[in-house]
Amino acid sequence: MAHWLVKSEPAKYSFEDLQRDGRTVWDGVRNNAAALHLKAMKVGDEVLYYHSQEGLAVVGIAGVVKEAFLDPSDPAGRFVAVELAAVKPLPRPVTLAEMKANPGLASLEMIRQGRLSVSPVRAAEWAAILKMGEG
DNA sequence: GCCAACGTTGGC
DNA sequence: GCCAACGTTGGC
Repeated sequence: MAHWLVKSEPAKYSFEDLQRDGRTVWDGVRNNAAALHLKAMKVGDEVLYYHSQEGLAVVGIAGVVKEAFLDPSDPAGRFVAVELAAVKPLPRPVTLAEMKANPGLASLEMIRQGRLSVSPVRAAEWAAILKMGEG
């Protein structure tokens, strides 16, 4: 099972919104690198949910419930979407500053390439972030 | 609000 | 096919 991180501006769609909705279509990705990661997602993969612009922290865990399909919001039919479901909030948000300060996360893809909206997370990185998010 | 990073577009 | 110009994202 693979692990991922997705970014969302909470003003547009927050983790609380995902919890309320239960699941959602993760569409609107218009970046080839991010789209490749979407295509690689499998049902059951787990996803860190990061709030960009406001919050700047990983706030919860989501799960992949539907694998890549053509993004209905892309008229050109070039990009794909998946469906994500809320799993649980982290007991404590893990901020970007904390992640940057952790040497074990130096190679985290979302730190190395800040603009990437969907990125892979290695098993050790996943474990480290969850540990930081314990109460 | 500014700026860095990076992807995309378009002229040649 | 190269590369400058431009647009977007996202942290600060």
